[in-house]
Parts: sequence; structure tokens; C-alpha cells
Amino acid sequence: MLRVDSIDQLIVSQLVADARSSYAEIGKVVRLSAPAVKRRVDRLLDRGILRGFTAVVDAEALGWGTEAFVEVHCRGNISPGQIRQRLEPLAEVVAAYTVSGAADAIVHLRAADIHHLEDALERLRAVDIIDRTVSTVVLSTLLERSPAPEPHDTAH
Amino acid sequence: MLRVDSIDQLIVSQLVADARSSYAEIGKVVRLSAPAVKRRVDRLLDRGILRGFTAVVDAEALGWGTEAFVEVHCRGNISPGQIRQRLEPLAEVVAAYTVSGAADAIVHLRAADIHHLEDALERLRAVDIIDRTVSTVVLSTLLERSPAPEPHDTAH
DNA sequence: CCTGAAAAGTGAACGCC
DNA sequence: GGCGTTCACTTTTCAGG
Repeated sequence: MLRVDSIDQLIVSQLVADARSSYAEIGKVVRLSAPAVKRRVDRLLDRGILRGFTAVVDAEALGWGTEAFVEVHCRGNISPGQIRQRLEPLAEVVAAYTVSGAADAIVHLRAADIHHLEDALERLRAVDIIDRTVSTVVLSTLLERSPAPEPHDTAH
Repeated sequence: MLRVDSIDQLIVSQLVADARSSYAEIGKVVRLSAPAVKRRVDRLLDRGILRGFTAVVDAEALGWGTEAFVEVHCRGNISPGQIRQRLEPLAEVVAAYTVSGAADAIVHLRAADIHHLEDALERLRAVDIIDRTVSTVVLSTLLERSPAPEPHDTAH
């Protein structure tokens, strides 16, 4: 796996800021011709560093006004794959992670309103491998952003 | 504020799946001409339903291999704005929410490795308004996706 | 990196419920 | 009038040289 140089990082930043900007526009920032930028973007996609391009939607405007984080505690020893398989069919699950600590997983839920959230929680708790859940309702979003292209080393 | 009809929903889905697909390509799916699609996309952007377009980056490939969720407990009565203001300068904070329950906020952190995470947590705990934190390290990502364009009503 | 043909973006004019 | 379509024009893409 080859290096991602500083120009690649700048290209990624540009695309994170606006996935629809043209290669020429990116080229102006990184001082490269449009075809050169395209070749680098294609390579970043090939290598999986860029996974794709997506639209950022206002969940609230689309009617998903309520969200919650749910600690999930499972019965016995369950594999991550088993949890994933049971969570995937629930449309309200927007993210899920296995975690260290007391809980087995953290599930990020999105619902239309509190009633819909309650309904989603009920269906989540009905999953056979799930023992109990602890939910935390989100009151407001303070911040949401992509990580910088390179973690700047602060420790040295 | 006017309705988002089923064609708008389909357009949003298409753009979430691939933000770089052409208007003509989207038009083929929704059975509309390219200019008609562009007009709808512009309107969705104007209304804030579409907030923009971004690249999906593989955080791991870029060296952000470790993440954690941190419950933040503040001293006294702190406004969301004050919390936001203190979290914004920390590059490792990718998301933050005020929440109901015991904690005041949940912070989603991304770091290069455990050492970097420890360092970021130290700087987070050093924030003057923060009393104490409870962190949960992510072991694996099970699922990460956008909500569907329309919350299908399950309750009625 | 440059060049040129093909494709996409974009605004205007026009027609249809 | 809102919304879609076609047309004309510009910009961008993208495959060789």
C-alpha cells in the first residue's frame, strides 16, 4: 500500500468539502492539471481511501427529527456478525458499533418523532440476542464533521 | 414550505448513493429530463433538504484507526453553545450531541491510535466546563448508513 | 501535460395541465 | 403559474499523443 502524499490529502479535503467540484477546480487548488487530478482521484478510489461520494441530507427536513444512542447488552457470547445481521433490517439504525466496556454495542437510531423512536426501540429490544438496552435521546446536534485527511501528531 | 414528493425522494436517494452521478443519469431513473432534475436538485439545495455533497473517506486508511464515544458531564448549567464552542477546536471531535439523561453531551472522537486517543481525551478533560468523562472505545463498526428519504410510518 | 471529440452542465424559450 | 421539455451554448470529462 503506497503513501498518500500531501497533494492527495488536499484533493481529499476538497472532495469532502464539495464532492461535485470539477477536477479543474481541484487542480487550481493543488496546482495540477485536471487530468492529473482525475488520475489521483481514480487511484484513491481504487485503493479504497475514497469510498465514494454522497449527498448530505438534512435528516430533520426529511422527517427524521429524533435520534438516540442505545447501549445494547446481549445474552451470552455473540459474534459481531450476528449482531450486524439482526440490526441491518431495522431502517431506524443509522450506525452501530461493537464497543469495549459494559455494553456489547452502541446503536445510533433515527426516527420521525418520539413515538416512532419508541416503536423502533421496541423492535430493537425484541431482537432475540438482545438482553437489555439503555437509551439516550439526543436533544441537539452540536457538531458533525469529517475527520481531517491526516491525524496531526500531537504527541512528541 | 412545500412538500418533498416521491420524485424528490428518489433523486435524494440517487444522490446519497452517488453524489457524482449526472443529472441525465438520475433523470433516467426518475423518468425526467436532465434540466428538470437539475431544477429539483437546486430547489432541494435552496430549501436546505440537501445540505451539500461530500466524499466518503476510509478513516482507517487515512490513519484514523481508533474511535470512541465519550459521555461528557459538565459543571453547573452550561448552554449547548458554550459546549459547542469548546469542542470545535479539538480536531479529534467528529460529532457531538447534547443528550437527555445523566450526561450532558455525547462526543464522538476519532484518533490515529490508542495513544492519540488518550491524548485527545486528556485535552477534552482539560476543557474548563467539563467535570468528568466516561469513554467507550469502539472495537468495530457494524453498520453506517444514511436514513431513508422518508420515514415509513409503522405506527397506525 | 496537451489536444480534441464526446458528454454533462446550464440558461432560455416554449408548451401543457 | 408551476413544472417539464427541447434547444443552444459553455464547460468538463477523458482517451490518446
